[in-house]
Amino acid sequence: MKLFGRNRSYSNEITAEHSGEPVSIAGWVHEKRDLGGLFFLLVRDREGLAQVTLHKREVDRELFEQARKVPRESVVAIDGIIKGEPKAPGGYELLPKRIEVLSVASYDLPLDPTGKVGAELDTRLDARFMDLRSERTKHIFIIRSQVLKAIRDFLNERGFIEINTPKIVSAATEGGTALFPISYFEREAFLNQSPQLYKQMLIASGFDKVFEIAPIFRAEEHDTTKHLNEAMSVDIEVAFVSAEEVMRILEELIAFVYSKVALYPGLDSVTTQLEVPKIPFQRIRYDEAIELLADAGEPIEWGDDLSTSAEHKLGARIGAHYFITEWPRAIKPFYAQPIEDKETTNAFDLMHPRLELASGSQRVHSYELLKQNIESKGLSAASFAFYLDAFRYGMPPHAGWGLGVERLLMSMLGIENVREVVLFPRDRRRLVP
RNA sequence: GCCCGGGUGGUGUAGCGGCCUAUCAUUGAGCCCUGUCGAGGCUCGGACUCGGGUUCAAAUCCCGACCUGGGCGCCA
Repeated sequence: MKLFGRNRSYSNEITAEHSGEPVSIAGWVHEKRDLGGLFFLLVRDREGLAQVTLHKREVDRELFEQARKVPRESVVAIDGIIKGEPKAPGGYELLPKRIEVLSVASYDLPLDPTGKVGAELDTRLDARFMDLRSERTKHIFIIRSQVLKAIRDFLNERGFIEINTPKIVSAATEGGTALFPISYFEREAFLNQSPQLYKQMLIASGFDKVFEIAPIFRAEEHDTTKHLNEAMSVDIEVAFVSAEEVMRILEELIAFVYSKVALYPGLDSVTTQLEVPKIPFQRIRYDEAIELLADAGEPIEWGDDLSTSAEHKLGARIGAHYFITEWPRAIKPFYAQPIEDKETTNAFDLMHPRLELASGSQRVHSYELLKQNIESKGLSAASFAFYLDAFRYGMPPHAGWGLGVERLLMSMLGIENVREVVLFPRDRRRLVP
């Protein structure tokens, strides 16, 4: 096979100025248009489409028939001559010398990559490999890649150290959510719900600014457009700062990511309504939120978490990203720093008008207070010894947050279902592919 | 976990007791066509999730299973 010696060009690298030059392309047969004496083969690669044109009278009968017979979505490598042609899409076409069919596609495609006939999300997820051949889906995942890059660039630029903490953990957990049990040799273990305890332990190490981008696992049987059982979380933890400082990092990061994505050329095929949010984001205290909601006819008892419709009402009222701060102790985890003489904590949630994106807090760094907090939540301090020990030998004050990557993406791109922004989502029902 | 929808050719759909030998689009096969760009025209092929029940008659009504969409709760 000559293939590997070939100098392959992407479809967008070829222009009319190269007219007359030989070129090799490779990709998938996107569409065929048979006009009788004239035949067009549209070949798709990662960067776009190239039109291959065959004049019946001017090419070998064999080559003409080969082009006519190759099934859609087959993989081909084509050698030919570039011809500038104003009538062709992209201003050029390819007059083929040789068509190599590298892989013949079966004709009963599970979905239509040209997008002429729609498909339900479930069908698309079953055939994700093919769904990714469509413009919109492809761009969603390139944007996802760029979002992750932007986050890394941003945090690296600010002196953060990227860490990796274990995803297989023993039972001790911050509580709140259900865990997936797994078999770990002769013991039971669990998939980690978040890197929280480990990233805090790293603060005691002297790595005073850390971040992790990694999966988190939640065994909740929720079955909604906003929840996944395996999600990607961006977590940071910073020493010697307060909640306000990590909130600033968070809003700057969000604005930075939006500004990067806004520049992405393929954005239009996903959304036309991306606007870089203005910072700083509005901060409202939990008790102010409760008051606003009472006015809006959505009474919430002080001390209760906000319901979905309460989140939506507040979001509609504010109409932009905002922080809710100073949450009651009872609904925040043991590591959230209580505010002296109050029933509240220095914890915050970052909200998008449609959904919650992140939550964080000033952390408890006193060993005694932390131990007391763990016990008052009904947990056993003994099983947290590995974590608590890090607070006994010099733990600086610190703060941090966790941000859901999928929620950031869906809210940024105006996508309704979180499964759309995960290649192979894991939810209550879906374990395959 | 609770509540409400839905499963019809490969894909997306219409039909919701007899007029169904099941609609339309797209895909596929074949034919016509030398500038298509959601090409066009003609011909053909291809489907009622499964099991039980009601009825003279079931894609259509009822029950169960499986799959699935949405809302709420929980949760991030």
